[in-house]
Amino acid sequence: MLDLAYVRKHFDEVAERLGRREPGLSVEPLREGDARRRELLVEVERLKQRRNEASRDIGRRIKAGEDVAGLKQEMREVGDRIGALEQELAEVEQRLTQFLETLPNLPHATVPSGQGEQDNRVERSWGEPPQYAFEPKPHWDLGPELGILDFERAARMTGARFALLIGDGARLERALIQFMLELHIAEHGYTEVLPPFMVNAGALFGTGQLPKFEADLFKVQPHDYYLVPTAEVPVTNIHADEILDADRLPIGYCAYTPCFRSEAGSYGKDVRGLIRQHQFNKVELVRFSAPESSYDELERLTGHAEAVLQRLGLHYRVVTLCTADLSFASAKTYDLEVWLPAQRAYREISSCSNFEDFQARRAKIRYRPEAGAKPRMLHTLNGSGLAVGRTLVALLETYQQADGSVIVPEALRPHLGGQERITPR
RNA sequence: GGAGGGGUGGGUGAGUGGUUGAAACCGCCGGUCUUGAAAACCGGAAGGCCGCAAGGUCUCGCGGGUUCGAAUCCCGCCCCCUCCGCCA
Repeated sequence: MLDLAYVRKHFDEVAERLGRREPGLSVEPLREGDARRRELLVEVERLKQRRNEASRDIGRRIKAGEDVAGLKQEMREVGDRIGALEQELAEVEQRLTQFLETLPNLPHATVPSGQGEQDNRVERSWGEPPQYAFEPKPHWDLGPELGILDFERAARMTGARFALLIGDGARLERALIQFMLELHIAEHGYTEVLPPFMVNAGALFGTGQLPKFEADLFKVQPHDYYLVPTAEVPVTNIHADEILDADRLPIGYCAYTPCFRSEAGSYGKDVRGLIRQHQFNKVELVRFSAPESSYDELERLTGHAEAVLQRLGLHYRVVTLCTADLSFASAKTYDLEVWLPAQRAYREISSCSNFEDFQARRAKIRYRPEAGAKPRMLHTLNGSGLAVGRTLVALLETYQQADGSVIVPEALRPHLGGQERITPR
């Protein structure tokens, strides 16, 4: 959520920056609503002051044995007036915040303007696309042929966009999770957390999924809980409603969770394979930072995610998302795109974002710059480190051999009991 | 699911419908003392909103009600604890 006080002071700048994301997005309702709100507030508070003073006076007079009937009657009338004004104030405030909550974050100055994927800016790449003396197979053929991946049985027990991993497939997925977590806690300084896989509406509001994107979520009835669409939600909310001491920052948490997404509106897109599932595993990195250093933290976080791909020897590139591709709450996002040999394409495998104080304001996450100072909103960041299912896809396709087997990259072998190769069973 | 108890400031914990935004203690910050520290003593310190400021206003789990006035009374909801039932 944007800071209303900031919008008020920098109205044209805010309009211009929002316009970079969504041409024609008007912030005019804020100007009117804000002015009316302050008008009403001043009047209500003036009347309340009067009533508070009179009430104290009534107490004193009663003790002194004086008659207060007239004053009481007068205050009853003031009370009615306050009630009427407060009702209007509540309506104005509701309209104001409801509108404010629908506005996306302001893009950072370094975010390129654009209309879509084609306008994302490639920053760098690592490694080279591997070459094959044979036609590389897509993972949706490789996996079933190896007997480690089964879409048909998953569809039978659940439905479309679910997968069943078997044998070395299940073990490989688990090894990847273990490998990623160990890397982040042992070498990158993260604290591991294992959060609930369901959250309430308040947590989802805090990170920005609600109220606008309810259709993307799985709701658990009759409890009004939601399955987590990403660990970002529970982990960012760890410090909701808290005021942290500055010397605790930056804080880094990493978490493994399954993620659940309804993928409403993505019909016909990526229907084959593991790329787009209703349930997938992810290791998530979340950082809490002082505002001054959050863009340094974004570079650091992105590097932590990149390290996973480098250790696994997977070719990838880093792109800065343009304004059109930026998610609702993000001020700046780097996507890591891994190379998928069979599809001859780069596919997103990690998304690293700085939300600045957008989520912090919604979730009320603050810090105290120094002892005795006023609390300030801190900055939140997160990034996948990495999407596990997509990593499995990249491994299978990248390390496939002519005989249909798949070599296990060296970094992963300790987590697979030393196994070097996956062969058909 | 049933029965009972409870939610007050960073923590523990008082609080009679009327200068109680809130005692006390612990912790924290500043000062005095000290070579330095500890101890002792003195002082300071909740958060939001409106305002240049002075100041005002709101907040004692959340929402509503009674009243001139609610942390205190009433109603609903949420959460925590104990016991019973069920269960990994």
